[in-house]
Amino acid sequence: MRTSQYLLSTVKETPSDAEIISHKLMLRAGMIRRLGTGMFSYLPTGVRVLRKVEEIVRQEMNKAGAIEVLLPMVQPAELWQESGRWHTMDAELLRFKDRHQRDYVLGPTHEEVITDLVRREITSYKQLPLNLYQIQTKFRDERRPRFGVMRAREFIMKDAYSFHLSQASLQQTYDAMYSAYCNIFNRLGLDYRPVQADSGAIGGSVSHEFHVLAESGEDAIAFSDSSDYAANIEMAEALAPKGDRPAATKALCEVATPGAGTVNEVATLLQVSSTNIAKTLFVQAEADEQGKQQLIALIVRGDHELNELKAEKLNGIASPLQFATDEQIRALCDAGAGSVGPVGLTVRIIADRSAVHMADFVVGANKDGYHLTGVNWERDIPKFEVADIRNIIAGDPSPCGFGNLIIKRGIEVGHIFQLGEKYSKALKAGVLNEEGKHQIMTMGCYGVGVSRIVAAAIEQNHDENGIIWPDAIAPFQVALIPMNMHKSVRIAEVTEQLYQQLTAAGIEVLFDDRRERPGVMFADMELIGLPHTIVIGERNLDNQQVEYKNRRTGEKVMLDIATVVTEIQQKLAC
RNA sequence: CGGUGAUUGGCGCAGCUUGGUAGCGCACUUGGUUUGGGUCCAAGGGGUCGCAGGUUCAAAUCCUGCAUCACCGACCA
Repeated sequence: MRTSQYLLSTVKETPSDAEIISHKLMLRAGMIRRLGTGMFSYLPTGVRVLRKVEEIVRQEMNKAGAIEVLLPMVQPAELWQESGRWHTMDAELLRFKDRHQRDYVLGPTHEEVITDLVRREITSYKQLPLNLYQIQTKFRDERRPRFGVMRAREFIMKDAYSFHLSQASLQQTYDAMYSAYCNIFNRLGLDYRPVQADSGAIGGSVSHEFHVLAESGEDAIAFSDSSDYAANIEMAEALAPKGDRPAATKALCEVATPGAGTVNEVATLLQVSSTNIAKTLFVQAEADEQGKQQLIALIVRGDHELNELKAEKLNGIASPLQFATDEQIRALCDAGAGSVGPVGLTVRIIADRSAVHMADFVVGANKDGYHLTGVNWERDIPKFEVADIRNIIAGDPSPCGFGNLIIKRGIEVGHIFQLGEKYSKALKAGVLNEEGKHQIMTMGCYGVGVSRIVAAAIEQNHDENGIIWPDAIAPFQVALIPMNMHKSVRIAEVTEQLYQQLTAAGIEVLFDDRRERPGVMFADMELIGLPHTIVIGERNLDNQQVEYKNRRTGEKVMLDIATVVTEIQQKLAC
């Protein structure tokens, strides 16, 4: 490609609405332009990268035995009503009507459509297992789109769905997808980790996420410092502290704590550590037969945070988790949220494992402006349950039993689930088994955020001059930069000849044939991040040489013109 | 969804407080100059100041409403 015939679209100034580095660089490098909130047009350079990522994903999926299909993005409401998600997915689902006033959704994911397709096409166990995938645009009406294509409303995703007769067969495909994903992220040249995950709104049981490690990541991941344990913080179990709870030594005592509501304020005022204060949070219980909702008190240590996912999975707690309103809290405790505690409460109390290990601790007194000190379990709070309801913190012992946890940030670029029968049951997708009996299929699903990978790759590969693409996904592999081509016939001839030779060898070359000064060309090629640059200058031509420069290492070497093609081929191969 | 802020040539911004015929840098066009790291000079083109209404002799500027966009928040009592 010649720059004179290409749409380069680089800009010097960063548009003001970009927050993170990948968004800024994608705008500056002329990869994307914003159309509306969370919606982007891809310019030629952006498309080239996108297609490369897609192609790697496609190859690895095919290699793992998945088969490509293409499903509609616009989907009839009936399917979503059938699965139940017309109601449960709620705000993220973009709905609209056609000219006949029929309801439709813009596909945020395709479990419904694929299950519908498979229930019509597959009738016998002999056709299983089956793993179908597509690479396609999704639309999710995100609560808060941000970070450019990282969390866009419209985005490109590879989604695969597998169908099985047995758990063993599902596990086999799940394992195959797990290693296919590892292959994909290895080939992309990314620093990533598979981690245990919660299956969230999609449903199902076993699940792993694949995270690209980056400071700007929206997820926190817990790693063991001495094993390969890794889990999303949502998921990581907080173990009970070792040993017995210390004995009570102090009497219950009410103290005035005017103006102190938060844990930190109370800790400062009473000169105690936040680890010796218990926080009380109220959430809604599941409605009883009469449809009435009570509150449940959750107790965590002052320095810990409630883990909503863990809490909402407990029996009796409304899911999704809903916090009590200020009015409800006042009605129950006769105090504001900053002064509430478990002593004397009549509602169900669920305490975190670490919280029940405290003795002589501090809680709100259920009286505005007062706290209780010297509080002890059983003596002062006779009835309570124990559960793991907090987020782990750095330094906690690893649930695997080896070492302690460290926390890193990650960008979720892949997620695999064992769905079970959630969708196949709802849509009655079954086959005849070996005994000739109807049997519901069990399913897995496997997603890769294709457009998010592009942003994640930039987060991990850039410097002050711009993007540094891994070879596998660079929009072009080689930049050809001639010095004063428009003045020197010799330069023009050599560059033209190199361009022809490299292109003929199947190498993707961006030949900068603009009438620009060298600085402009260097800056543009570095900004868009081409991994290999060849500079053709008058002074080296006398020795039949050109200069090679590596974008990542900055390494510069002279190459004989005759060997340029083979040298570049060697660099691309390794 | 709640809070905060923004909206002025393609992009980044000033002008608004104190109303009086819209400006700067980048980009673009033309001519010249320069040519191994975003040259320099000159001359140009391009804006109903987000939309609608109001106040006024007069509105980018003041008032009201709406729209769009961004950031923060949506357990941490």
